[in-house]
Formats: sequence, structure tokens, C-alpha cells
Amino acid sequence: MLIGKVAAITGVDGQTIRFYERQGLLPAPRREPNGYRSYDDAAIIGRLQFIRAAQTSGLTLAEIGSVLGLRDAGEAPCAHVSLLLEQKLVDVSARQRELAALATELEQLIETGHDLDPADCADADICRIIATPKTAGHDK
Amino acid sequence: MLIGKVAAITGVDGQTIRFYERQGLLPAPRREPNGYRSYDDAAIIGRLQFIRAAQTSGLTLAEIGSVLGLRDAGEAPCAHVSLLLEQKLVDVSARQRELAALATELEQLIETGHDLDPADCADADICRIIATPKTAGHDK
DNA sequence: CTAGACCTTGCAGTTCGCTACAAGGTCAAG
DNA sequence: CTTGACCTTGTAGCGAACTGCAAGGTCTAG
Repeated sequence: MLIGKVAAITGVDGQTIRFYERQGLLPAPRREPNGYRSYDDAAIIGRLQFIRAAQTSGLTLAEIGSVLGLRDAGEAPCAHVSLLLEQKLVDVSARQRELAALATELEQLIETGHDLDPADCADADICRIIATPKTAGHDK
Repeated sequence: MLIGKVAAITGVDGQTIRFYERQGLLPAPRREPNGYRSYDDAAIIGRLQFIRAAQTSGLTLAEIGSVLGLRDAGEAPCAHVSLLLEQKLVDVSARQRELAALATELEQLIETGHDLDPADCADADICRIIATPKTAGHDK
């Protein structure tokens, strides 16, 4: 099976497959006499599907590589995966809090924008909506 | 006032100030006879503070540049800013939904991990936690 | 014979906002 | 005179995950 077929089956672009190979996520495949990559078992498909599934879970390629590396070393990566997932959840939660704060900030700014008269915007302030001195400031 | 002083006052690194200048966010300042950038009024400070405030609101440098450009053109950027902020809120909300879905997914996977026996992980599966065959048919 | 569909390698570019050099000029203090 | 702090320019790199291009080899159909 040539790379194009694998690409067609998995939906992963051929160039991306080669990229994964360079990144160490995929083993170097056999070659046809003409040098073409030859994938002949289902392992490559499963592996690519795993990579996609892991990406969907927010794992980076490096993290996925570490899982695959463990697996290739014959070890069950379960514990490692659990750790990664838990850490990822912590990261995601943190990001969620950041975004929530940002959303609140944006809502306030938008409201400020509704309340402000454009005529109030002095040149020196650049923009009253964003640069409203709410804690301290430089009033002009 | 030399660039180092501006950097010290605003907390924006001198290299970053030059970077902003190259990006068109800051006007080219006067030069001392020796070629040093010479900032002598408060406008540069206000402008840098505005950039920082706008960044805190999640605007990109390009977006901030568009606001500053309007201002420099003598127009009140209020309407433009309101639009940017509303679009940004839409983006943030979308991202929040994505993250919420991801968090749910991660929680499920973590639970799966608790329920699974490492011994069940066959080599071909790479990782049962992530690539659970039951849910493997999920489209992307 | 030729078109075109596939494959190969390697390297550059994308986005974003810096950050880090390198190699040099300027200036005040000791 | 030397040291050290400041400034100048230009360029390259980071991280993430690709994407695109150039320039070529290979195979099949008509």
C-alpha cells in the first residue's frame, strides 16, 4: 500500500504522514524497489487513527510521540497516558478560567462602548473604550 | 527620553518597542544627533499602555494596529473597536465551547483510564484509554 | 510518445509576539 | 584609557503542526 492509499483511507495527508515519520511518530516503512514507501498492514492505519484521536484529546504530537514510544518499547503506556490526560485537564481548566475572565472583560468593554459617546474620545486617549482608567490613571 | 527610559517606565522591553515600531504600531521617533531614538512627550507612554491594555483584551497586534491607524488618521476608532471587541467575544465564546467539550472528553477518558486494567491493553491498540474500540467510530 | 497521476527528497514559509544574538557606535565615570 | 552601560542595525530563532514548492523519478493508459 502506497502512501497515497494510506492518506485516502485515513484522511491524513501524505505530506503529513511523511512529517509524522520525520517526527518519529511513525516507523520508517519498507520501500518498494523504486523507493516508494510501502505500508502493508493495518498497523499504520491504526497508528494514524490513534494519533488523530489523541490530538482530538488535546495532546501535542510530542506527547503522542511519548505514548507511542512507550508502546514501541513494549510497555503499557496506561499510567503515562493517565498522567498526560490529567495534566491536560488541568491545563484546559486553567485556560477555561482565563477565557472566562477575558469574556467578562470583553463584555464589560462592549458595554462601555455602548455607553460612551464617540465625541468623548480625545485624541490622546486613543480609545476610551479600551483605555478607560478603571483602577488608576492618567486622566486627561 | 531614550528608549531605555521608556522601557523602564512602561515595562515594555526596548527591543519590543523597536519591534512595535517596525510593525507600524509606533511612529518613528525623532533621533538624537548620535542616532538614538528620542521620545520626549507622554504620547509614547500612553500609546504603549494602550497597546498593553488592548492585548489584555485579547486583541492581536494587527488589530491594535488598525485601531491606532484609525486614530492616527484622525478618526474616532470607537465603532471599529466595538466591532473588534464583539468579534473577539464571539471567538472567545467559540473557544470556550471547544474547551468545554474537550474538558468533558478528557474527564471521560480519565474515568476510562481508572476503569481499565493495563493488562487489557493489547499492543495493536496502542492505548485503550484513548483509542477505546467502542467509541472509535467517532467522526472528526 | 506523451500526458498525468503518483511518488521521492529537502527546504522554505505560515502565524504570533516576541527574544536573542552579532557586531558595532556613543558616552560618562574612574 | 578602559570599562561598562547604553544605543544602533539586521538577522535568526522559538514553538506547533503543518503546508507548499521545486525538481526530479516512476508507472500506466491511450
